Parts: sequence; structure tokens; C-alpha cells
Amino acid sequence: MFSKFLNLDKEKQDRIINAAIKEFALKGYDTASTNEIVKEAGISKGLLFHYFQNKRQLYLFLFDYCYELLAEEFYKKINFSEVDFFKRIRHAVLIKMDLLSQYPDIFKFIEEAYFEESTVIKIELGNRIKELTDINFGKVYEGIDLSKFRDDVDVKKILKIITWTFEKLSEEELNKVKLSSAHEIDFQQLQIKAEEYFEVLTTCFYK
Amino acid sequence: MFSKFLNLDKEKQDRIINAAIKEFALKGYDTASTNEIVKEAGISKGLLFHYFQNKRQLYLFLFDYCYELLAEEFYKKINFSEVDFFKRIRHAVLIKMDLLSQYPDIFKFIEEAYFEESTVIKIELGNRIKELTDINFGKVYEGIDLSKFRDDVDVKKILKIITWTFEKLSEEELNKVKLSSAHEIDFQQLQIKAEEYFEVLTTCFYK
DNA sequence: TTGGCGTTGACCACACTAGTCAATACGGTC
DNA sequence: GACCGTATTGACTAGTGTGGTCAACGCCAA
Repeated sequence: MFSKFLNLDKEKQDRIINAAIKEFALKGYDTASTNEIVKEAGISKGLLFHYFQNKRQLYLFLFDYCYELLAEEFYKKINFSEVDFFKRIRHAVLIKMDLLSQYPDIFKFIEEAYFEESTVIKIELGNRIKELTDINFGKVYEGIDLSKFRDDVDVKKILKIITWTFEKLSEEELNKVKLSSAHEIDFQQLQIKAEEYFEVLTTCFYK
Repeated sequence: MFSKFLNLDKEKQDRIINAAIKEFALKGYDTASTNEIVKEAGISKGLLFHYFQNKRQLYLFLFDYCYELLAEEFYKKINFSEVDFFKRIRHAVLIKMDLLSQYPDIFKFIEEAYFEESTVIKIELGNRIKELTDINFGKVYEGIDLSKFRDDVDVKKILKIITWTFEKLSEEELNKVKLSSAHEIDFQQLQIKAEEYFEVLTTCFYK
């Protein structure tokens, strides 16, 4: 399907992919312009449509590409032998932030895809997203040692509260970056904060 | 400034305001079309620009209008004499969800405004948002009784965890609505869940 | 009948779109 | 050098839509 494109030398492929991801991430499917993409990638209009049948096909190709890249990187780094929930989730958050700073456009692209409303791609995209969340849901909780938690409250709710806390913590840190226009996540700061909340949560939720 | 517009009969004002809010909320500043707005409002193009100098002025007017409306409604309903943090925050979440179902477009408009990237309005809008968050930040924590909380951990972090939990809980409920295309928040369900988490949190965070 | 205000919508000049295709550049083979 | 086939170009099409203007009209009070 994309053999012509995939036979290109890697450098040119990347130029096109990165330009397209950036444009779609920034503007969404409808408003994104193929003219901007080719300008940014430094290729001609005709070439883009030589490799991809149309805008829609390009977008869906990019979705698969981005998702696979992020998932692979994530599962490569996460440690499933760690059975302590706090440690695993803390680690997961840090990996996520790391990937975010390494691939900001790819992250934004995937995030925006979840809110994409364009009729041209919504159904096809919806199917893929559903399939993927079905697969990944629950994986974070796999093999967790629940025996350490206090047993006077529902442990599932505790797990949720912990997950939410770390998620919100990183969201907060991201917003700070966005507002201060610092453009760089302060990983040391985040690690310290994660550690502090880690302490509060273990004190309150462990036996 | 807007005296011409504000002297209109309320019904026509509302028709214009609602149409404009809906369009901006749905498409963002740049992509929103004044043509669509006048069509939806049932007025002529010329009339819109008779009341508002240009698109930009219209947008900023709407931002102020929406923010004032939501803030007023919120502070009218919240009970500042309730000193129990759990009860206050639980109440705040329910009010928020209530407003959300009552004014979905207005909520979306304000939410989107925080992410607005259009250069034409970004600076002016940024100023207003900063000012407003400065004012409102901390108000939720005013006059809270901290004596009930366990004192072996930092109470500020506990407050954050509680806030985040209820926020995430309502976000989850909203997403469910969005995916199921039910279009209506199940308030009873949300209340029950809030109650359940309320119990877990008091058990773990109170003395 | 006149003046004036509220209102209309055709119209302007332009920006930009996704996609096409004849023409060219280029690399290898004889 | 000639020739071939593939990679690549970018001017072009046909169309949509934009924010904003303005001459003209309807209507009502004086």
C-alpha cells in the first residue's frame, strides 16, 4: 500500500512524516493544509500525492505510525516485574513525560486524534481508537501486589485515586511549562513531587 | 461600546449570542465563520457588523459574557459556610456538572478559550485568563476546617488529592457520556460514585 | 411627506483548498 | 553520446469560503 513511500531513504521519509504530524497536530484534520506540509517537508505537492492517494490516507497512515511508535517505546521501558503499584505507576508517569518531551508533536497528534470530529475520518479513526483502548486497558494493573493495601476500603478505588493523582500531577507540571513558555519539563522537579505524593499515598493507603 | 447591541430586545440578543458561542465553541476562533453565525441567528451579515466592530471584538465580548455568567451562577450556588472540605468539594463538582448540562456550549466555549492559539486574540485573551485564574485560585479552599485531617502527612497534598479525585471522577463520567452518545449526564450515578469515593477518602485521610 | 434608524444581502477582493498532469530532471544501461 | 524509465516538479484547475462593506430598503414617528 505504502511501498513506494517506505522505499524512500529514511531521511526524506522522516522529513515528510514529521512535517505532516506537526501540521495535523497543530490544526486538526480539516484545517491542516497539504500545501503547508509539502512546504515544511521541502518536497513538491505532486510528490506527496504520488506517495499517498489522498489526505485521508496520509492521516490514517500517520495515526498508525504514531501509535505504534509510542506503544513500542512505552512497553520497551516499562518494568512489568515491578509488582508494587506505586512504583510502577510512578515509573509509568515518568516514562510518559519522557516520551512527551522526546516526541511532543507525535503526542499532540495522538491526543488530538481522540477529539477529531471531521466526518471524513471519524468512523475509521473511531474504530482504531476503540480497538486500541480495549487492548491496552488493564495492562497497567497486570500482576500488581494488592496485599499491601489496607482492607477497610475498596482497593480498586484506591488504585484509581493513585492513578489520578499521578496523572493530575503531570498535567499540572505540563500546564506550568505551557504558561511559563519555558518549553522544557523540569524532570528533577517532577521526580521530587512524585516522590512527595508517593509518600503521602503510601502512608494513607498501605496497611 | 456595545450599547447598540445591549439595547436590543433580549430575545434577539440571545439568538445572536447563542449562535456565536456555539460556532466559536465548535470551531475555534479562526475557523468559526461569521456567515454561519448570522445564518444560525437569523439575522443579516450587515447587522452583526453593525453591532460589533469586527470578529475579534465579538469574540472577546462573548468571553466576558460567558465567564461572568458561569462565575455568577457558580458563586450563587456554592455554600461557603460549609467548612468540611469533602462536602464542599463534592458540592462544587455537582454544581459544575449541573452548569455543564445547563450551558454546554458556554462551557465548551470557555474551555476552548484556554487552548485558543489564534494570534489575533491570543495576547488579549491570555491577559484575561491569567487575571481570572489569579482571582479564583484559592477561593475553593477558603475557610476550610483542617483540624479533622490526619497530621502525619502534608495536609495541602491531601487537599490536592481529594480535588483531583473528584475532578477525574467527573471527567470520567463526561467521557462516558461522550462515547456512549447518550448526551445526558447521569446525575444519580455520579452522585452515588461521588459518595463512594467520599467514603474511601474520609476513611483514609481523616484522623 | 420627510428624516432617520434598523436592517438587508449582494457584492468585493482575496486567500486558500485538495488534487492533477504535462513537463522536466536524473540515474543507469547500452 | 542516445535512450529509457522512474522520481519529482509546480503551475494550474475549479471550487469554496472568508471578513467586511455599502447602497438601498422598510418602517415608524413627527
